[in-house]
Amino acid sequence: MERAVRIATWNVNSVRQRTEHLLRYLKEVEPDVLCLQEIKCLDEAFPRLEVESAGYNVATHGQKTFNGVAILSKRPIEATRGLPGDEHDEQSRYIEAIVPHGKTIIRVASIYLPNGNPPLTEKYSYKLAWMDRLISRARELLKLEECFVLAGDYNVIPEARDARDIAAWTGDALYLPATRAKFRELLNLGLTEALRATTDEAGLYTFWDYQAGAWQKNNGIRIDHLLLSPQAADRLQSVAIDKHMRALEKPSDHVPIRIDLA
DNA sequence: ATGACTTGCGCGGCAAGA
Repeated sequence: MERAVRIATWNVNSVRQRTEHLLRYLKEVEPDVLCLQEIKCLDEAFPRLEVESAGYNVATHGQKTFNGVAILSKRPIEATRGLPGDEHDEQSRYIEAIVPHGKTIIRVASIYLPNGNPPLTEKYSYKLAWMDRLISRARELLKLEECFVLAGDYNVIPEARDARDIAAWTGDALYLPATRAKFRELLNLGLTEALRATTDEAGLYTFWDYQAGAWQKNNGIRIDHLLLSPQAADRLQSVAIDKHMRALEKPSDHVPIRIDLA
């Protein structure tokens, strides 16, 4: 029997600012696959040598200044960049990789779904359109009947229990009814949200704002998610939020969340 | 309390984030 596969996702908020934290995380947690978001640099500026020295293969889909996603993997991977459905979209928010596992494969996507604020602007319509494209991609992948994981920063607070102070988010693009309806539409295709498959607990967060002492007050939200195909959900063993990463010096405002699959 | 912080870019303060 193969050892469990550990798949993690983390919005690093600039990989160059967070390289030491990243290397520490790889050593501590030893994920087989780590999806990164907001690397905020071009491919050539990614700290590739440091990450490769830690024993990982690297596939990036970078962008100058903003956005940018990556997939790190112990095993060699085959990556494709960009979310299908809009050839004019210039924002680097999606990368997908095929990861070998024994005689089979696991497909993993690193997702940085648009924030969408302020609502009633083209930023919000871009968010909803991007979610429609993600739904289309998920529909295509489901036809393959494979084990796959869509992991990343969804910028969606699924339910009231996923925020310490939900009243503060009622008019926000992360929690508007239309946003949550699109997220449910994705789940309703037959995907399983990993954390909610294991617990109903409130107060589990993956993001705490830098401002107003949000971390000290535990004023957080849960917006980083791993969505599993039926074949992946069958293999789900455990979910963990690596909350300790928020307590380090110069942290990202997000923490990693990870799963183990049999 | 019209606040509060961190990033990139690039060298002065603005845009973006959530």
